[in-house]
Amino acid sequence: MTVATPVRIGPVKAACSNCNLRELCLPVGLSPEQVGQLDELVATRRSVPRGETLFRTGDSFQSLFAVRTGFFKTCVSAEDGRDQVTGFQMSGELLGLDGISTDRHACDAVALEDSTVCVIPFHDLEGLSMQITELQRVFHKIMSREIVRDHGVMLLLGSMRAEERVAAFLLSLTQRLHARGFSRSELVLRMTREEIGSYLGLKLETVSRTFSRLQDDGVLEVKQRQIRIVDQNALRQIVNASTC
Amino acid sequence: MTVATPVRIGPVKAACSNCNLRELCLPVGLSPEQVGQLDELVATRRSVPRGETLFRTGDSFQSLFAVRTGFFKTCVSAEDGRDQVTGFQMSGELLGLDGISTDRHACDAVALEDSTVCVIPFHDLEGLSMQITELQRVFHKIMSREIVRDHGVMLLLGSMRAEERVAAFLLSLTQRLHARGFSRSELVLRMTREEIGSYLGLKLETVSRTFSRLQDDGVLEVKQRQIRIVDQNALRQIVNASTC
DNA sequence: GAGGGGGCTTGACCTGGAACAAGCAGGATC
DNA sequence: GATCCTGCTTGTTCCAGGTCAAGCCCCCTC
Repeated sequence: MTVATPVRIGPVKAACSNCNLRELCLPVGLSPEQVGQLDELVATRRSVPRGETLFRTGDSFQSLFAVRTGFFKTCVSAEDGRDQVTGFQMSGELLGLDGISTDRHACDAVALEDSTVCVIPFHDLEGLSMQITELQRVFHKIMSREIVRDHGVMLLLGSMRAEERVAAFLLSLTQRLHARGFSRSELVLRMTREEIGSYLGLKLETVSRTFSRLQDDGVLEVKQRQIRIVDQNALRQIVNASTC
Repeated sequence: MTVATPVRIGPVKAACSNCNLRELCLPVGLSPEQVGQLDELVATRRSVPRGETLFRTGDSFQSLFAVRTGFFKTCVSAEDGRDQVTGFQMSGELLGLDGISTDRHACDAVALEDSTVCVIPFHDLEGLSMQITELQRVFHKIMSREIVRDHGVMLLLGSMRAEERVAAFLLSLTQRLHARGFSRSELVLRMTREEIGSYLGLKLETVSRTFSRLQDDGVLEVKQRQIRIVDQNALRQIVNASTC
């Protein structure tokens, strides 16, 4: 229950106005003047080196964080130490929504590579969203989208087989990366097999075997964390295959 | 993509002010005057007979619904028809948060017994929450709580064994029922074994067998859908048992 | 109270993924 | 270039839970 104190790069002035993520992040759909108001609120950035936590379960909740650069995972843990990766976050995505409910964070957020985040004091965000209808709306949509995403993961965990889970995971990752200007067919995994396994409810060996099998079948090329999707349609078919 | 049109009992005047759920529902923590303002917004109720849907995936999203009486399940489905129960909702809980993100509902909500809901036009709720700080705060907390709950289910689906899942399910159900004045040790399941199984990522036979085993072990008494928890501590231990 | 049907239980068998184990690869450190 | 270490792959074995099948219970309808 320590307060997170990652390395800061000083209160660097953030500015949504000239951030190239403004089409993916909180400012989406706001007018230039409104984005200007956001600028005043999102005043600081924080740098989180690879492996460090941005916040931990039990930390007091003050702010949301928008990933600016880098890559995060969030995980929850049971009393007995087992833990579960609940998501991977990339640039433009918000971290910390879990903390609103009890004013304490309910998961750990860990940087999987050197990252920077914009700090969004939540109290101020609530204040500003009482003045800017569109901001309130965007924020509600973001929270709702997280709920819908979680339901999708529940579907995956509750009813898909290992190969389907891995295929769905790769498709979702590449789709999100593509929205950020990356290739639709090549990606570099930022997380270990074990983290993928935790997210997908599989053991790391199963993830590894599944990658190997998909490679043998000519669907993927896997070289460590470099993945090339050779046959995207095959991946899609695997996900939809209702062999039941 | 039909618009949901369940049986209505006419625009019955709802009133949060004298609803006995106001400590569990949206009005939690609001002053009497503020609850009065909510009354104007939450103008109608709707009756949903057992087995009918309140809304379906793809329906246009207009309103949130607060369960007044009865019991619901929500489920998402993959293209291939497989579906996954994502939650069970009882009195005082909100339905429809998934719809905010795209203005279309992203799941089906089905009444598991004859139920009534209060209709909360979302546009109006957003409007009012720009005037009442506390309402905005309560609403954000409710959405966040749903996210935290979903993460808990992901932990359950991703890393627990059948017996642990069933034990966790029963504990969570009784705890919520207890908050509504029901017994902590006796409950009547509103859902089938198959629906429980879908929620927990198990087959109905496994749910049934697990109930039987827990009964043999003296932890539960199971008589169809009547469940009595004989040894709550044993249930807790099953959930926490880190046999890994 | 006969008949039917949905939901539940139980048994027998099978299998996908877990567990365990061994070895490999690539990057960091010296 | 040797070493270590972490992460990855691959083989083997095992078992929890899935699958299939049969029968029961309870409620509903006629």
